[in-house]
Amino acid sequence: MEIYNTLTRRKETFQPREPGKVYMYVCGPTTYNYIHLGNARPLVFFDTVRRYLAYRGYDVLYVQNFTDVDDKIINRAREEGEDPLSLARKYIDEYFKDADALNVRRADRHPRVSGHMPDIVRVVEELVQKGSAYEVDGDVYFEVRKFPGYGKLSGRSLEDMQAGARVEVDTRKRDPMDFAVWKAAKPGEPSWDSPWGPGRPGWHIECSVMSLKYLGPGFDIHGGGYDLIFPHHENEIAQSEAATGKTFVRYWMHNGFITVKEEKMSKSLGNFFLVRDILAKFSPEVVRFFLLSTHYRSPLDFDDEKLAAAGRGLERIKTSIRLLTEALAREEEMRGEGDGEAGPGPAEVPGKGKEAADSLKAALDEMKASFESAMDDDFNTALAISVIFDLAREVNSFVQQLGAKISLPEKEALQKAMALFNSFNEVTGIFKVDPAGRILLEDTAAEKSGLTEGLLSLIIDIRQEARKKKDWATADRIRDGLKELGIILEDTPRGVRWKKQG
RNA sequence: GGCGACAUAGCCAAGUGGUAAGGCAGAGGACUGCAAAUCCUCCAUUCCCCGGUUCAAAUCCGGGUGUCGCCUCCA
Repeated sequence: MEIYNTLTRRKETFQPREPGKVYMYVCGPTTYNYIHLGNARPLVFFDTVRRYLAYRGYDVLYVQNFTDVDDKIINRAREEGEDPLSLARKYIDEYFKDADALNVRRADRHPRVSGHMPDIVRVVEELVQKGSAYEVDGDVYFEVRKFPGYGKLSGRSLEDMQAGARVEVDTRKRDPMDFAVWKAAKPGEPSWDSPWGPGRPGWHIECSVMSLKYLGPGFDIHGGGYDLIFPHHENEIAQSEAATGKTFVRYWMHNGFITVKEEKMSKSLGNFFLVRDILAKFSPEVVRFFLLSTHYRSPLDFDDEKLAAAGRGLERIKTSIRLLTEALAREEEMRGEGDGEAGPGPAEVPGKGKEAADSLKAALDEMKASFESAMDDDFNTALAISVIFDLAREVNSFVQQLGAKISLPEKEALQKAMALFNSFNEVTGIFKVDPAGRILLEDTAAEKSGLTEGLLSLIIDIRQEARKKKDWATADRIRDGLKELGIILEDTPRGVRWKKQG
């Protein structure tokens, strides 16, 4: 398995610190607002990484933090006249609503800055003791000149950065690039006691402290968006390695941006779209599918039309799963009849369709291998998804040539195909699943029962009677009318199928 | 100014030396009362431009053009 490591700028063979185990940390949001699509990309992508590692048999310990103490939160809280910590807590709750909708599994741990003050103070003290950081008026700064490797992740030198620095220089700092690991509290700000007086952690230090605490030095994967490479992750490395004297992280992974009209989607540009607003227009499956349909390191341009096109593609996959489910259900029914009334069961026509079934099974094995090799190559989800389309085509073809009776080899092939859909889905997480890991399409569960189902089957019966009488006007009127209401009817040789529109 | 990424059909997008995956849209055919769904076929002699290396390049090298990003809070 190969992973592109930002630190070395090339793909490397993945070798975890401990055989069979993966320790990973992904930077979570600063919780002062609902998350936008740009936040959702790393969320969904790294969730997929984690799923794939688990699929590959690794025991994964996954940590994602919440930065709940921060300038932006304090400012926002001030604007709204609310307590900063309770504001942060509120957006953490909202975060989980969006993440759950996108089928993002909970991390093993979701540590918060506010719950780790003693740990943070301890590390800052250590940095000061070791001479890597110094105190000025209650602030503590990390001294970048003391860390020889500074700039190794982002590929820049201190000299380069100073040339173009457009930050106002704080003259109390020994070097303009020195950054705060602890900030003295200003009046009215939330603060915690420390040897340097009341204050709070600087940005960056929380991730070092919490990742080291739960994963230990030299953990395997640290992920986040490209814009975190500098300064956030660069500074994390400096602090962590200065404090521990050990390599901080083995593989650094960074996802590309979501853009809008080719421009980065960001809070400061104001061109962001909240996940919940998008979910009001598109299903979470489509959003997740869309996010995974481009390689994670490439930029991904967002607009409604592109999401809609992704939705049409996903519909193809859903149709295939429906066709498969139907065929399997038909076989089940048939078997029930066979047992009861000595009708022909599948076992009585064992040779039928064997050739097609065998060839499907062989194709399934190949597709499984292709899917895995795509994911092994730096998590190429775009390629992996193309394999899902191949699977859909093979399945559709096979289901279409099935006769009225389904033989044993055919049944096995169908089951094997369904198992493959399920296992691809276990990795991509596009569809929600039942406790047994089977894919749930929206219309296979709740929607197909109760009143709606009853009404529709009544209407469909009436339409079938009209069709029998060749009363096409009535039949078409019903079909067109239902379409207006978002219900699609499909007449098939084995009866009528309905589904909700896209 | 420094550093970096990207440029593949109408659109989205994979492919990093061996002769252009996949999806959306579109065209034709099969099936259908008509549709829908599905299947089959077609849809880039060519991968931003110009040079070079090579038996062979979308893929490597040099130059150019364009777009984007980081260097400041940001996923």
